[in-house]
Order: sequence, then C-alpha cells, then structure tokens
Amino acid sequence: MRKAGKAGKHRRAASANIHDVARRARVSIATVSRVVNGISTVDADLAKRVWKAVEEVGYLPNTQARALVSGRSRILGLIVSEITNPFFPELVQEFENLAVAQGYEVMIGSTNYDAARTEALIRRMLQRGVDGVAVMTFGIEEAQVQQLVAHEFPLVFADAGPDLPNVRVLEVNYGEGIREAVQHLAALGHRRIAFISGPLRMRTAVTRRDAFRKSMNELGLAVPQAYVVEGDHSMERGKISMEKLLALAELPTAVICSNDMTAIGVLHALDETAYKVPTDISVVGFDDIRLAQFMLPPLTTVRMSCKELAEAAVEALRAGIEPKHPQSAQKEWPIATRLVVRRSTDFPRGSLPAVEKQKSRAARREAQAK
Amino acid sequence: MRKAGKAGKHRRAASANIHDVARRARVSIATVSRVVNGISTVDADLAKRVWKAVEEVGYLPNTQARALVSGRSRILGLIVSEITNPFFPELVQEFENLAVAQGYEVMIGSTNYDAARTEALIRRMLQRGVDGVAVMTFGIEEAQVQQLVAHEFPLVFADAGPDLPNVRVLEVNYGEGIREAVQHLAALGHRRIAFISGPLRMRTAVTRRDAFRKSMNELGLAVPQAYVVEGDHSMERGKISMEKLLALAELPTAVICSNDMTAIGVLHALDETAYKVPTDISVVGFDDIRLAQFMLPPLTTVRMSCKELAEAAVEALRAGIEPKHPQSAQKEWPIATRLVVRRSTDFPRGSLPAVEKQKSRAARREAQAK
DNA sequence: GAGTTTTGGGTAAACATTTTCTAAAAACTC
DNA sequence: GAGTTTTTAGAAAATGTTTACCCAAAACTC
Repeated sequence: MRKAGKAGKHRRAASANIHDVARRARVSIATVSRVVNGISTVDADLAKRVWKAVEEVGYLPNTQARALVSGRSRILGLIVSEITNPFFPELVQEFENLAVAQGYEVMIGSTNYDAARTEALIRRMLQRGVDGVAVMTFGIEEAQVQQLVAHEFPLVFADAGPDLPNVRVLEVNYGEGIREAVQHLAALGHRRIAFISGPLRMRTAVTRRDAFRKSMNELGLAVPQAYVVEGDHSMERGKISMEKLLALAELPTAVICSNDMTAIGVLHALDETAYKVPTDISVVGFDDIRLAQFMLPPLTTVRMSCKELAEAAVEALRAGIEPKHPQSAQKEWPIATRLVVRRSTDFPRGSLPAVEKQKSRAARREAQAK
Repeated sequence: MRKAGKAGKHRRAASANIHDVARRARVSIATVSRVVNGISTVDADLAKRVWKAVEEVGYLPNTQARALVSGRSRILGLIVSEITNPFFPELVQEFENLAVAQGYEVMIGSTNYDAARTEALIRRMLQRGVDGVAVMTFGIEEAQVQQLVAHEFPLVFADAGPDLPNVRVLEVNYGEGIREAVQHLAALGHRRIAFISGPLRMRTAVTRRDAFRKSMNELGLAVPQAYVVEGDHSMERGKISMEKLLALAELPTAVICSNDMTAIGVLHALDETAYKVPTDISVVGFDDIRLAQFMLPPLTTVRMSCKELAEAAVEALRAGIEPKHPQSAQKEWPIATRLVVRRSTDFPRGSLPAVEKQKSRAARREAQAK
C-alpha cells in the first residue's frame, strides 16, 4: 500500500500524504486540499470520493507543511506564573478546551517568576511560530513585555498590559470581590483586618492590596502598617507571613490573602498555635481554586472564575488573529470577581454572647450544607 | 532592511530567514544551516561571520520548515489523566524542564478519563508530528493504546504498557511503599486497616490495591471485603468513600488511600464527624504532592517522586528517538516509592496508656519539626 | 448555434529548511 | 611537480502543504 519511491532513507515510515489521497481518489492534490479545507467550489461527488480516500489511507494533513505555507501555525501560546499553583492548571484546562474547540493547539509555559526562564520561553514560542500569546501571569516584567511586543502577533494580558494596537487586556475587577470580602468581615464585627499581599513587584499584587486599603477606608476602618504583609503567593510564604502577624502585640481578628495558596499557608500557621479558624481568626482567600472548599475549614474566598478568564482570553486572541472576528475592535475585556462565603470566616471572638454565637454558627453551617 | 520581493501578500511581517543571514554573511544558505546546527566541517572564520549575521538580523530558525524537511518535530507528547490533580502539574513541570534542556518542546494533554477526548488528543499529537509520547495516565484503555502503537514512534507508559519493540515502561514499585505504609501502621498497633482504591478499570488501581492486600497478608492481618472501597482518585469521591467506611459497624482505625487527593477527601469527611485525625483514625495518602505537607494535619503518604518519573520518562523517550542513545536497549525503567511519615498517622486510640501516648506523640512532633 | 460567462479542477509556484551531491581548492604523496 | 586525497562550501533536490493562475468544459444569452 505504501508509495513506491518513498522509504529510501532511514526515516520514520511516513503516514499517508496528500498525494496518496489524490492518487486514490483520482484527482489532483489541489482538489484534495480544497475538500479537506472545506472550500465549497468542489463538486459533491468528487468531494465524496476524496473523503472516502482520506478515510481509506488514514490521511492526516501535516500541520508543519500547512503552517509553513499558510504562515499560521494554529498554536496559541499560554504563559502562566507557576503551573504547580492549582489555580493555573484549572485555567490551562479551560483554555485548552476552548482553544482546541476552535482548532488551535496550545503551547504552555510557566515563568516561575524567573526572568531568564521567561525570556527563553518567549523565544521558544516565537520560534514555534505561535499565532498569539496569552500572558496570564498577572504581571510580567517590562523587558519581557518588550520582547513580546516587538513581534507583530496578537497578545492578551491578564490584568496589566501596555496600550498598543495588537494588545488586548483582561481587566479584572478586583475592587468588587475584595470590597465584598471586607464588607462581609466588617458585617460580622471585625475591625482589625490584616492583608497578606502578593509579591509587590507584580503590579497585580499592588492593585489587590490597594483595593483592600480602599475598601477599608470606605468603611472607616484603620489599616496599621504592620497589618499589611508582603507574601509571594506560595503556601510557604503564607505561613511565614501569618507568623509575622502572630508576633504583633495586637492581633488582627481576620486576615485576607491575595490568593488561596497563601490562605492555605495561613491555615497551616494557625494550626500550629492555639488559635482556631474561624473562632479566633477568620481567613479569606482569593481565586477560589477547587481545593478551597476542601480545606479545613472550607475557605471563604473571592472567586475569580477560571472559565471566564479562559473564555475571554481565547476570544480576545481570536479577535486579534482572525481577520473578521466580530469583537476585533474590543481592547478591554472585563472579568468579574465575587465573594464565596464558606466556613473560614465567622464573628470575632467576644463580639456576641456565646449562646448567640453558637446558634448563628450552626445556622450558617446548615445553610452551607445545602 | 527587509528583503525586497517579500511582503507581497497580506501576511505577517516574517522575521529574518536563512537567506537573509546567508546574504549578510556572504555565504550560501547551506553554510548557514551547517553553522547553526553545529556541523563542524565549517571554517572557523566563516562560522564566526555567520554567527555575527545571525545576531544582527535576529535569526530564529523556523521550526516548522525544519520539522518538515528533517521529519523530526522535536516535540514530545505528554498525556496525563487530569491536569487539575496537583500531582500532574508537578510532573509536567519536571518533564518540561528536562525536555526543554534537551531541545524538545512539550505538547501536553489530559484525558480526563474520557475515551473520546483521549482519541482526539492522540490524533492531535499525531498530526503535530510528535517524536514520541509519554503516557503518564497510569493506565489507559486498550483501544487507545492500539491507536498509539500503530504508529511507529517511541512510546513510554507509566506503569502498564504493552510489550512491543518501541514501547518502554516505567515500572513503579508500588509494593515497596505500600508495604512500608502497612508496616508503619501495624507497628503503631493498627489491626483494622482500610484501603480506598482508584477506579478499578485502571490497571494501576488494581495493582496498588493488590499490593495493599499482599502487605496485609504478610503481616497476618485480615482485610474484610468492606474495608476495600473503590474511589476514583478525586477529593469528592474520597470523601464519599470515607463516609461509606464510617457507616460500618466496626470502624477501621486507619485508612490508606490510593492517592493524596483521595486522602484529602477523607480528611474532609472526618472533619465533619467527631473523629479526629490521627487520634481516632490514621490516614495515609499516596503520591506526596506538595500540598500533602500543608494539609491539616500534614499527611503521612507514600512518595512517588515526580522528578524521578519525569527523568525516567524523558530519558526513555530519548532512548527511543535518538539513534545512538546509550540506554536504547533498556525496556524497563524502575521507579521507587517510599513512605514519608508526617502527622496524619498515630497509635490507634486505647492501644497505649494515655501518658505514654502523649509522650510519644510529642517526640514525633519534635522529630518532624526538624 | 455561436459567443459569452460561469464553474470546477489541474499545474506549478511558493514556504524555510536540511541534506545529498558535486566541484573547487587545498593539502599531501612520491 | 604531477597525481591523489582531503577539506570545504555551494547548487539543487526534497519535504507536504496552500493557493494564484490558467484553461477546458458546461451553462447561459441572444
């Protein structure tokens, strides 16, 4: 069945190519190409013959040859901070599903907050000829942005990107969710609320922290300097940050964290003390990773929907890549955030009579169970 | 600076190609190709001139053209079960680092235990012309194995693969780690030990369960039918499985889980009861994901090193791909497992006088802290 | 029914490389 | 110093597609 003159060199037994199909269907390769690409000017009978031949020889178009001649690889780059932070796999999953549904492949890379690594990653993406890149690191260094921007393909940034023609930005509305978190805690009676931020060299970390400060101000609550601790979005650092807070003379009664991994570290730090969550200290996370509801206690957190982010990212990229995409003019893509109340937040100790408290907690538990 | 006749059609501004470099260095494209690929038959002076030109025009070889003509894409496929299960991102990370260090790109896909999805994934990988595929799903359905095996490229299976010339298998020694876990529990005084398995249609799940049964037998401990519950490696199912065990008339004093996610579900189920971990029930996981040490309490678990797995997978693939790799004859690649004791296991209640127990636990905690 | 338009499919030129073949020049050999 | 071998670099073929261009035949038009 194999083509005669092929084989030759010691090379992988190539699978069927367009010529094999053409020969079998007794048409030219141009016709095969047209049929496979769904170009409608082909006679129905011929098309049927071609499809039959495609089936018979098990033809899969060679993407490399396709990319070479068409100038489009149908690969989307996806850059994340840390693939091992559970938020990102969830995002990757959604992104990939959507991209594949649109006929794209995804090339994933994580920066691990390392400049050299990021540069190499970008170079690899350029070399593989990606059609566009989504930078979902929530902040990236200027030098690397330049490296990316210099090439002409479409870019999507989560949360912070330069204002340039082929750049689209997913505008995450942090204010919303963080305000809800602060108000939720304040409503429970908390006055001393601390915040553990992300690494402040990331713009998003600053944005989230400022959103916290703003919401506190709105309610007339003070934020002492020592109540804002810099973390780095890792569990390890979350733990250390909480230990810093625990060393203060006047402890906060609640802690809001810049992401869920930090919150997990905080829970861990508190587990090593006599303080209980939420009885003694309430904890709020950010992201709502799937794990959040499996923490002990299940984590109250601000949800930033992966699905929503992924949908916006893929569409925004397509808007940049595909010549006549309906939303090609849209530069800013809004993303909502909102509080999800679980069991890591409660009244601060002593704010209500014990009986009352017991009752309310039970009631909330019940509500939660549904 | 741009080549004259180019531009033409409405196409992305192409970056410099081999002709640009050749013109600038006043050599032929063959020479440029040779220099860039490190073929040593080029005069040192010429090579220097070529590298200079490469720098100046910012030449990046086009991987698609390369792949097209050489028949090798330098892409490795990596198939995992669920990218959202934290074990896999850790594996992906290690795998990617190693692959990139060897000049390969990685194409990742997760099956989500879905046959249609898996088939589509394999098709995509074939079409992109991967040089080899590592199937790290710890069990895959026969039909899909056939689909993969039919093509001639190298394959690596974790834990269960067909015995074929171009297939290499990472043989995970489950017996080892699981025996350590059972012995650890037995040494603490546990006699009633339950096991929550993975989905039994996966061969690895059966293997792990059988390893558990065998280790129990060796110690003369009975394993009632009801003490072996089928899970599916998810937190949700882990929780449900534990609830099943809690409904039994005679409760086990310890539970070993087929992976860490299941163990997290178990911890969660127990948190909703009056039973404490490890005081009332000890829990052991499997995998040792990074999160395990951040659980409350930190999880005793059997470590299956991602790094070791990734190293073996990449090397085994290279052994299949690269003509003269030193280990090209090696078909089985052993992977060790071993118990990591943390704080989710302890003496069963009542097995020792309270004072004694208190003391030992404190001692262990201390040992742990280091 | 001859001229004109439409339809549909084939030919061949790209695309950016690697690699084989060839040939010139340089370095030996006796 | 003529013949032989080695070294080195260029010319050109090949890789599997898409697509612009062209031309034959069919379908209209009057």
